[in-house]
Amino acid sequence: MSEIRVRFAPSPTGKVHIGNIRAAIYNWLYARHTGGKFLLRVEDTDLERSTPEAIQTLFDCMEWLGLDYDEPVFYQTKNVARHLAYVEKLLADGRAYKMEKTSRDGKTGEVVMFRMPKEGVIAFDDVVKGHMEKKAEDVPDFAIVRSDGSPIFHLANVVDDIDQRVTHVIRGDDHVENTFKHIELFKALGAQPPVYGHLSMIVNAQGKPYSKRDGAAFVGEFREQGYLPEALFNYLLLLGWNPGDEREVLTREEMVQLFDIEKVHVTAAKFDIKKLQWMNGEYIRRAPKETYRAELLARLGAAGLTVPEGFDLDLLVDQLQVRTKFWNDIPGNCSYFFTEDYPFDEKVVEKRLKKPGVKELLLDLADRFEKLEPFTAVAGEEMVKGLSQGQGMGPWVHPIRVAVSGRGEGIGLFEMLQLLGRDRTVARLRRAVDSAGE
RNA sequence: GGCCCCUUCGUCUAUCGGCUAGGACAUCAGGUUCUCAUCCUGAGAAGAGGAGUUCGACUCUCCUAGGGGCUGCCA
Repeated sequence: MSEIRVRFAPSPTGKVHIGNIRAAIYNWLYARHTGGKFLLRVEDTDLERSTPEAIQTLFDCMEWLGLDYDEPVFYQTKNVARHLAYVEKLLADGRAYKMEKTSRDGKTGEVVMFRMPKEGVIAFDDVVKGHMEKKAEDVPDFAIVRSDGSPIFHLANVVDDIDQRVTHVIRGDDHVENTFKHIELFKALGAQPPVYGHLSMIVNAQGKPYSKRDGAAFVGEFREQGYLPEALFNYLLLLGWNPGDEREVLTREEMVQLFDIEKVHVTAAKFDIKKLQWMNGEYIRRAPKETYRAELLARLGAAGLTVPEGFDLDLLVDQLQVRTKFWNDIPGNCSYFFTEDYPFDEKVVEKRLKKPGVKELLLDLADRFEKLEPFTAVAGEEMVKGLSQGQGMGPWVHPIRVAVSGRGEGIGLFEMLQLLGRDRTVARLRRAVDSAGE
């Protein structure tokens, strides 16, 4: 059997929809699993939308997700001469004919129509949907060249697949009906039709195709929101396929090894952002410390925050990694370590600081921390434990946390204090007294 | 309207005739704990409906209902 060749053939619009990229993921996995080739074809015939920027966006998305391709990018516009050459053949063979036609938007002119068979059945075995067949009479002739002489999708798509020697076409469910047309085109062009596999759609809670109205729908949006490409990849893969056991979080190697196009589900899958969010957190928690550390530094840098000399980054990573859901959360969750201009959550200030006795408490604690030796998380905890006399550290811990970080939650308090250091801890405790009640 | 496809917990799914229907997310309740998060334990939660085939149907067949796709000089 000859080499398996699959392709991802999007038309660049500046945004890459998750349903579309899932098709790319499945194609990529199929190629990697079978040792075949994964090709990228840019169907850039819509000159209005297929700008260099839109094409670059497509490349960026693919690179971000780690979808590498094995041959140079194939541009559909570069193959127009071939498309049209095939039309001549079809015309000569009587498989196509010219016809005066009026388009939906009122244009009238001469187009080239492809002649479908008028009897018999057209059938194919879809690797995901199973056997499909349709009476030829139910598939009408269709246009393949516009009145302006430009090739139409069906023609261009099929000719390009022939030229790229594509063996398996794995694409969206919305192309199922086209397949009956395409198979006849392949045959009329003297080529063997590829094997087809049609992927169900990703739908919203109402069961309608998932669109931007339903939330983040484009790859770029997930990236901007701090999702990990690995998490999005894994989640999208699971939306319609599973390894057959109870594993869900898979390494790329496992995916490649286990992926089976025949086990891809026929039914539409509802997009569940909650599960993606969970998976993203899962990937962040599982990430190597060095990865987290690098991301932390990058995110802080991007937020204009600098890490002072001698700051115990490892401790911060230990504490923060498990609490991070999105990369974007990082600066907000730890900015108070790197600037004195950190925000105070008014609600918790109200609850924890503006209470009778808190002022005295904070001043007392400031004095005690000033003298604490050594100034470490362990020592700090010992001290507060001693003060609480086994009654629970809550009354001490909460005001301190709010005073030094401005927030009601976050990393372990004593680790927080150690990271801040004695001077800043004491200063912040005293400063917070101003907003504390009597 | 016509043609095609689909139907297991709220969601993603396991099951390829033997099921006390399993897992994950979400939800709820506990535990750990200085908060939050993590982690651990537990709970509730499903086979669209109806016929048939069979010793036995979630699994096979048919019908009904519901949902989706397509029906362009868009891709």
